[in-house]
Amino acid sequence: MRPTVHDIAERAGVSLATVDRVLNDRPGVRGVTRAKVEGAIAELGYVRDVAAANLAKSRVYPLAFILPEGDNPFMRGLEDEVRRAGVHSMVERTQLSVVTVPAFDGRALAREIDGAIERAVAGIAAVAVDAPEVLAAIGRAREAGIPFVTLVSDLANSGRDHFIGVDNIAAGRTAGSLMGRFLGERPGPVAVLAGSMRVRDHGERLEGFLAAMSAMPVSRAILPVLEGQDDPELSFGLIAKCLADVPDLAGIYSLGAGNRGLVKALAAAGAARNLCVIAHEVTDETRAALEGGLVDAVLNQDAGHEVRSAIRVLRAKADGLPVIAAQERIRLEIFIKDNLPSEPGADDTPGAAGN
Amino acid sequence: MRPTVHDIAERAGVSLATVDRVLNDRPGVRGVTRAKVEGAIAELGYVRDVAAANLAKSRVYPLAFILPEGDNPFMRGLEDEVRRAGVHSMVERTQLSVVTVPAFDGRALAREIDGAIERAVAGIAAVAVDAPEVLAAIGRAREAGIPFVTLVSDLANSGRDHFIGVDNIAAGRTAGSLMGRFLGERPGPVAVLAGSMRVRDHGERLEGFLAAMSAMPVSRAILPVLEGQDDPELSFGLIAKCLADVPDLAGIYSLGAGNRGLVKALAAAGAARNLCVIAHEVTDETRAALEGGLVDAVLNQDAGHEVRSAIRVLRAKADGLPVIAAQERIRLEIFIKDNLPSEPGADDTPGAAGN
DNA sequence: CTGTTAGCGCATTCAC
DNA sequence: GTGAATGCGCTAACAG
Repeated sequence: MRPTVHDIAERAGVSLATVDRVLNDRPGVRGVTRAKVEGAIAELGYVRDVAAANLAKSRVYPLAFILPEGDNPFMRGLEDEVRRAGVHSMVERTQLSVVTVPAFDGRALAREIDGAIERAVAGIAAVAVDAPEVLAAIGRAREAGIPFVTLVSDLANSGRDHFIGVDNIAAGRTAGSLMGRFLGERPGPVAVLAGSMRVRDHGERLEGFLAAMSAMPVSRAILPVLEGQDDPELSFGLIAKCLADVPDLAGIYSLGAGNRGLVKALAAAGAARNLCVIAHEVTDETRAALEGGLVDAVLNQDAGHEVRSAIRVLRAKADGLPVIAAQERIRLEIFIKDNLPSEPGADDTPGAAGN
Repeated sequence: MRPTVHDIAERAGVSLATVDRVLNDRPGVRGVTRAKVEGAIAELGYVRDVAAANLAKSRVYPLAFILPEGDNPFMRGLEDEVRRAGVHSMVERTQLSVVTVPAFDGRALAREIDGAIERAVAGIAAVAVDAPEVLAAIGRAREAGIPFVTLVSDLANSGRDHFIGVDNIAAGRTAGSLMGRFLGERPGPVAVLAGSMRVRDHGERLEGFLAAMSAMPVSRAILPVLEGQDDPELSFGLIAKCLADVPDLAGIYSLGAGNRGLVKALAAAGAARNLCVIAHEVTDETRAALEGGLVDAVLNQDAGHEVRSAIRVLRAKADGLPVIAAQERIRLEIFIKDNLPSEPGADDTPGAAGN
């Protein structure tokens, strides 16, 4: 049997309450007493039973997720994952709420952050927009002692506690590397479809992509970036025009969320245009395109992992516990037709302890 | 506040004990009473607090992991992950033990399985070897009511409760697909290095690989499979000879654990031989080879995920709970130089619930 | 068949 | 400063 607070109390010759004070380093313990208790803790190799502790606390942690609204499938997937996590969340004494705000709207995001602060949540996770209002709001959250994590798109200089998402520069490099290898000696320029260069993650992906492409043995022209605002119509138009204008186009890298328009344009062009296409995020559209051969590879960040990581990090911060960085790193997944997981399907489900 | 057993008891007009009996469907409850309780449970939308339940049970689950011994880096990594999980295991009231047996030795494995049965463990996870003794031993475990999962390599007809590992046919297909695309029009045959065709996973990978290669637009010769018994020396010799004998060799698929020998041979051959090389499992060697450009892609199954999944499944079976299949699916990861995670690094850490 | 009682390991009043 | 008592949500004897 592993040691409990009782064992410590006995061994140190004090009461439970005192042991508890030392464990949670609360005031009201003499130095000598504290030392005795700490000695006992060390000798017995005590580790707190988190489950029991939480049970006793019966504290509940309301966490707020703020996501961009609209039909961006990845974001909707993230939202689904939050709700899914919500089902199991009571087990972990967390209470998840999701609010959506207009995409790319710094002011709206800031407003929601303030709203969450108002509601005295125990933590906030948000997809950051690069705007001064957001920086200020995050600052207010921090002043209020509310842990804040950025999700998917970071805002490093905001003082957020943690960023949960992939290394987007590496993601771009990976895309460039795969594109280069898949194309081989085949000639022709490559097009890049982005949402908006005003979002960090898109900019970083582009940066990595360009670096990897230029490091390839075969040098290749990269056409000016097409900004589709992650809008299906707009993206469709841009890609369709590009396909028409550039007959020898060899490949397309879609680094944003404009995949519905992209796929539509590709389908319209037909199989005659044998392009190498790489996109981001596994969604219904990209999955179908991958299976249908319209897209060659999809880079993905697992929304489920991200949500659960956000919850863990937020709870850890709320409890003043350390975050195991290695454990919270979100991997960049590569999918091709052959390793695509069959269903939407969830993933690990640590709750208390974890996969 | 979410409903508790007390609420159910009150609502159904019965005592806690009766509620508990219904919840854990134990005998000794009249049909009518049971119905009343179940009604209350449904109306209240009750969900059991697993943490509290485990606390009350204070039952401990000794789980046995049986792994092949030797210097197979992947297996040693698996072992590390079990030990790592062991640290957090007390939290989950599981007690992990690892024993190693000679690789490919069915009799030894069977003996250890019997040993675990003897020790009355609550569950067994083992890397299956395809031998009649093993089948029989698994049968005895099942008769003893001990849950059994196969790890990494399956034995579907054994009656094991669950298989935890990747779809190896899909893995082979993925390798073939990548190999085909990376090589493009480039001529030359491809070699395959396996451990032994007597192991299921190796056989399945080969099958998938051949299928994918033959589906490629460019048809390409596949040399007879080299069986290196996952032994560094032997593998080195086979690959070195192959490199010498086949001057126009275009690629190598290493589907087993003979990567140390493979890499050594590749290094010896020098950069002059510009081959496309695809291997399995991220280990120190394959990681270095990937970074050094000797290997182009590495397919991986996350040992940490597998171990945690095994623990979850075994515990669920031990408690007679259902297993959420989708959640326990192990993904096949693709790594190239650009998306290789920086460090060994763990992963999710569900304990109770999950990443 | 059903109810009472006593913990599991910990946190938290409220006295001393 | 320190200790005793109570309860979190659930399970498990042991009585009826």
